[in-house]
Amino acid sequence: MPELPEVEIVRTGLESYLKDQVVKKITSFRPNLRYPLPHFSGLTGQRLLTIRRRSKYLLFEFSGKSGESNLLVWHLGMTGQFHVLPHDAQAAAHEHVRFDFCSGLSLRYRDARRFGYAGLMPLSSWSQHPWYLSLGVEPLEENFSLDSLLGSCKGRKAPIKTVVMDASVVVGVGNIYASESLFLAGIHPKRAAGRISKERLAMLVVSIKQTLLAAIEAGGSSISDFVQVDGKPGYFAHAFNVYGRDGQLCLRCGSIIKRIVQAGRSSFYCSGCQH
DNA sequence: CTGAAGACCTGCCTGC
DNA sequence: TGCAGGCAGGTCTTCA
Repeated sequence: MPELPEVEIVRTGLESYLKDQVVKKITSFRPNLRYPLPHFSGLTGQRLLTIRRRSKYLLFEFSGKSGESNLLVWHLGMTGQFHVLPHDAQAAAHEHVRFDFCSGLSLRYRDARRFGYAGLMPLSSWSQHPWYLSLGVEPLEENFSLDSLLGSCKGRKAPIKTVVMDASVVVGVGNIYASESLFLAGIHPKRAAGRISKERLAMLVVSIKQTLLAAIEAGGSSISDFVQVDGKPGYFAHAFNVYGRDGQLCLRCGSIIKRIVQAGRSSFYCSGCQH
C-alpha cells in the first residue's frame, strides 16, 4: 500500500488525533504479522508523545516508565492501515491490533496480507536496530542530492529503477513513485544506473523530490486500499503520468505507455519521452 | 560482491 | 456462475 507519501499522510493524521493521549489497553488478535508482534502490555498507562517517520516506518514515541521513552516502530507492508475510531466501533475484517486510549478513541490496525510488522524498544535502541541501520538517506532531506545518487549509481549495471527503489540508496521510493519520477526525468527504467549522465541524474533527484512532495500535497495515492486514518482516499492517483496507464497515450508526447516487469515488479514508462 | 527470482499472504479482477 | 491465473503500494532470503 504505502510509499513515503502515504506513510507521511498516515503519520500526520494519527498525530492530529492521538498526540498526548494515554494508553488504556492494547490488544493483539494474533501473535504475529510478518514477524512476531511485540508484547504491548508495558505500554498501558503511557502517553503518546509524538509520531515521527523514518523511511516507511512510523515511530510512536511513548512516555515510558523509568525516565526513558519507549519507541513503537511500525511498518505497514503492502496493505497495512491505521484507523481512528470510537471504542465501540465494530472490528473490520483483518483487524489485528487495537489500541484503546483513555479518551475513548481507539486506534485499529488492519492488514489483509499481513506483510506489516512492528517492534517495541527503548528509544535509544532504535539507532542501533538492524531496521534502522540498513536505511539510506531520506529523499526529502538535503543529503539526498546529486552527489549521493552519483555515488550510489557509480559502476552499477543494475537498472536505474531498481537502484532508486533500493532502500539502502534512498528510502521511501516505492514502485509507483519510482515509475513516476523516471518519467519526469525522461529516463528509461531499464537504463543501467552507472551509464546515466550527471545532468540526467540531477534531473532525477529533482523529479523524485517533486513527485513525493506533490503526492503528499494530494493526500497520497489511493489505488485500491490506501485510505487516510479518517477513511478518506488520497487523490494523487488522478495525477499519474505512467503508473497503471499501459496501452494509453502519453499526456506529454502522445506515444504509447508501456508496461514491463523488472525484478518482479511492474514498471511503466513512455516509449517516446524516456530513453 | 551483484542482480534476479522466489517467498511471505489475501483479495480482487479478468477471461475462459 | 465458477474457477484458474495474474496482479497488487514491501522487503527479506536464496541462488546463480
